[in-house]
Amino acid sequence: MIAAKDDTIKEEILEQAQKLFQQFGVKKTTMEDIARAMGKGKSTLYYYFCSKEDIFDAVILKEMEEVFSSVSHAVEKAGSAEEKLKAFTLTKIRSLHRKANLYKIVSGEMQDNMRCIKHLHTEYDLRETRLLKEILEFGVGNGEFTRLITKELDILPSVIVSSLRGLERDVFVEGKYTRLVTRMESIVGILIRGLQNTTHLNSRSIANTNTRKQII
Amino acid sequence: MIAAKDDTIKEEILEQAQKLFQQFGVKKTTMEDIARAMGKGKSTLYYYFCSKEDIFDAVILKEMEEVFSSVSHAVEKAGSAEEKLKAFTLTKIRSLHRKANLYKIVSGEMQDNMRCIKHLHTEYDLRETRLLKEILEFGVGNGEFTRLITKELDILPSVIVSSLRGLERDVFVEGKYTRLVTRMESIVGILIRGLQNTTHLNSRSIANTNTRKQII
DNA sequence: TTTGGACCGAAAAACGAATTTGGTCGAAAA
DNA sequence: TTTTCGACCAAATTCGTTTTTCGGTCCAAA
Repeated sequence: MIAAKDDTIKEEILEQAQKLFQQFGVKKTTMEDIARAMGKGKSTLYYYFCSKEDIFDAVILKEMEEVFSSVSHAVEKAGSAEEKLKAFTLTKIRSLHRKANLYKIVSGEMQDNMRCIKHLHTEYDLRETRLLKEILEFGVGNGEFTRLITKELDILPSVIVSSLRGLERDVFVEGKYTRLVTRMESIVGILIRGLQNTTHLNSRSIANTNTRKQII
Repeated sequence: MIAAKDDTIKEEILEQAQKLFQQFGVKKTTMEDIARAMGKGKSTLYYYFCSKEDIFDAVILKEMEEVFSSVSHAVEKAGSAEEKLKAFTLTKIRSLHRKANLYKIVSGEMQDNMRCIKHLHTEYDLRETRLLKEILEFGVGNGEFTRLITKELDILPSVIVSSLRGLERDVFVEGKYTRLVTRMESIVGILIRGLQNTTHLNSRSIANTNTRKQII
């Protein structure tokens, strides 16, 4: 019960801090701003949190919690694994997009840092996308890949490029390069299975497994 | 012939600039540094390039060219579309990794910017990875997804999370949120096809297409 | 056609003073 | 005991000013 009241005030603090962070950015909001926003003294904040970074972390954690719980909820609601997977990705994107709108000052500052190489980056992405498209076209013409992707051939290459960039990021922010090769092989394996021509796939997989009776 | 000599010197300039950028970072290397490095006067640089940003762009472009050409070369050498796709991803990762080592001062500075939320980020990734693993396990137990991924169930979820982050990034750096939903659906569609239980897949795809004769 | 030295203006570094801000402490209020 | 607050401190930040640096230009010389 005692802890309950504590938590109420803690949440109040986080709420106010969140609002201020969104409005003015993290750096520009002072502890006094937060304290003033809830009509309390500054040092009161330190009764509930031990540092500003603590508050910041808690706010971010709360935001993440909201994203995750909405994703989690959407996944639970979905019936099939396929729908779960779709729910997972789409819900997260939507949720993130909403957050990005709230923190548009912050995301604006983030863009400023990247601005210098953006034009080169997008140009490179274009080349890469073209190459990837050629590979996919080659695969389709080859009979290796399914013709089902033909209509997606304008969108799929750039999507794959974006996805791979997520993996490439791991090379830089973490030292997990050694694992990355196997990680890469793992996802590319699934990707290829997804692209493969079903008939082509079957002729192999039927030979390796005994599921023929289910097929016919 | 005249242009040839021009290009030689231009390349020499880029080479020296590249070295200095790697060693000291872009901001810390001055035009005089570059000029001194090749025993010429500063204004000579402006005979060949019209600004420092021009040189910077050219160096980056050169680096990208190296990455792309090695990727492109590896793709060409590969025979099948599958091998091409694998060559594409792995070669790029290796190439980027090498570059990251050269520019470790630069990549070090980049990490400093992200450091503040890294610990929260990795924690969130963990939760997301777990949820994704549950989905995959559900799909396997369900019969929706192939049992082939059972042994990759420790690595695949985190890989998918990393990949999706690449797509999420597009929400922030570019305004292409509206497209993103269809983009997302596109890649998830392929992914699901790749995960699907072949027998399950066949019973549907055979019904929709008339490729039965090829199967048998 | 190239190169280098002198030069310019804007941007950035240097720097010390003034102010702000994160954080602490003990007393007082509840 | 639990919670709040004002006073206080040290470190960081800001500010205003001066100085230096650096990107870029110009012109003469090679």
